[in-house]
Amino acid sequence: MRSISTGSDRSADDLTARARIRDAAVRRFATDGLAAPLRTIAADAGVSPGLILHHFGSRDGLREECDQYVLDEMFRADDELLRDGGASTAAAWLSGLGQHSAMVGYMLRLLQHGGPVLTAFVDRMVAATEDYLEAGVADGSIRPSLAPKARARYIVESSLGALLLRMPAARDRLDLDALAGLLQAYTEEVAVPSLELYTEGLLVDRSLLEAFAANLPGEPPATEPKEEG
Amino acid sequence: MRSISTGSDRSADDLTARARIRDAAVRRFATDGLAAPLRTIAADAGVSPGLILHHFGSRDGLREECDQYVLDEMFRADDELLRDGGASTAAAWLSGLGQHSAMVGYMLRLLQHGGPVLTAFVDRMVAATEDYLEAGVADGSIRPSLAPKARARYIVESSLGALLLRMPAARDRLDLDALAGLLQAYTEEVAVPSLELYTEGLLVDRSLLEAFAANLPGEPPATEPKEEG
DNA sequence: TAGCATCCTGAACATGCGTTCAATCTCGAC
DNA sequence: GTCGAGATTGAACGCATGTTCAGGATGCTA
Repeated sequence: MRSISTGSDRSADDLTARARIRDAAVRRFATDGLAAPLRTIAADAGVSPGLILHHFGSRDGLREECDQYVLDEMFRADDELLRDGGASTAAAWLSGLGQHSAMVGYMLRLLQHGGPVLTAFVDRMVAATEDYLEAGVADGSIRPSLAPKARARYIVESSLGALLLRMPAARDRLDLDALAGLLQAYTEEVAVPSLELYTEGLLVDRSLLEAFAANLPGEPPATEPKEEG
Repeated sequence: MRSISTGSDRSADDLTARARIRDAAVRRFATDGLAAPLRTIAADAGVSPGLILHHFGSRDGLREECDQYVLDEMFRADDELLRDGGASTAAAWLSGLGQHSAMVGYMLRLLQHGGPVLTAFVDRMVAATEDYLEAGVADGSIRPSLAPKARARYIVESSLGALLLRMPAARDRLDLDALAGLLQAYTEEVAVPSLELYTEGLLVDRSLLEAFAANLPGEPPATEPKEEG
């Protein structure tokens, strides 16, 4: 029984202490960073520090539970991402989760902290974007690429990285109530330059691209984009 | 007497203890992260922990000195960046500083740590890139933009952010000896997809861009942003 | 040589952390 | 009602950290 999708029926007493600790941890890790003390989380959840260890074994155990929980929720929203397209809408997708600001903030913390969990998340987004781009190429809405996999990865890492770099002042403390507005403002600011870049490009001359493309090893791209002259 | 540009005559005894501490701190902060203990730095520099406080007042004092020192060196290399162009060569520029791997690593740590120092650095790179793009537009090598400032910022933040996101496993410990190779490999991997994107774009149809561009406030581009209703 | 400012040491202190643990509470099973 | 297992507490421990401090070493000036 893990229906979290509603998110409104959590009166903080209906939840088990274990779930209350998990929720408080996600929120506190998001606001104060992944190094937030267990005592603070315990106070937020209204329990003693010892209870956290009783339920999760250790600090790392709590962190792993939070990682798993947040990533599960994020992957659930991943399907919607696929419909929108992974390119410049990565931030928009995050922004759409206004009611899950704590988990979005936690995800941002994960983004700047790095580690295997983040790598898995990025890889999954890359794979989804690659599928999306491949479908776009098939129906003619997206230009074919010499290196579809590398392109998908570059687009995802650019989008996520640019977003991450926009949270510099938010390092010490991240205001979750203001997060949705910040992301909204960011997507609006970035919409035109990113779409411009994705539509018109930047360089007039093709020589630089062709010079580098000549060095490519002769690997056939993806499924069957058999492009010849 | 602050000639550091050579960087080869540092036999660790020619330097004052203060400079030795600063160098050890930059290196240790780069490898172990900005939370590295003072005792470790003291051991690296071959001094006692108390001496660090004697010279720098506090841990924050040492951090500020390292920030200033590294940024000064980075800005000195900024001129060369201007000749190469700020677009996709941000990583290449970092990679070129192979002999300054400690400062590059420190810069990466700053990138993931955020804060006012990083904001100033990014702003400066944005301004330099904007100038570069403007010159390119003038001589016809770069396509004009509806929002030159926003485009410059987006390009810089995308490039730096994508680079930052590629150091996930290097979070716990950053191998400075392998850093130059990693950056080199990264630029090679990213060259084709980024040049492809910058040359050909991604989207076939212009309608999405035009829809968003229509919402732009009627401000004339660049030189004379005298926006009125 | 004497004096003195500066460099430098290393032990000690205060703090905050994750964690342990013995004791207490809660509550359903019998 | 009794019992017992799990939930929960809060004090205490051990450790690592930044910082302080009293004193020793060093080297320049007179």
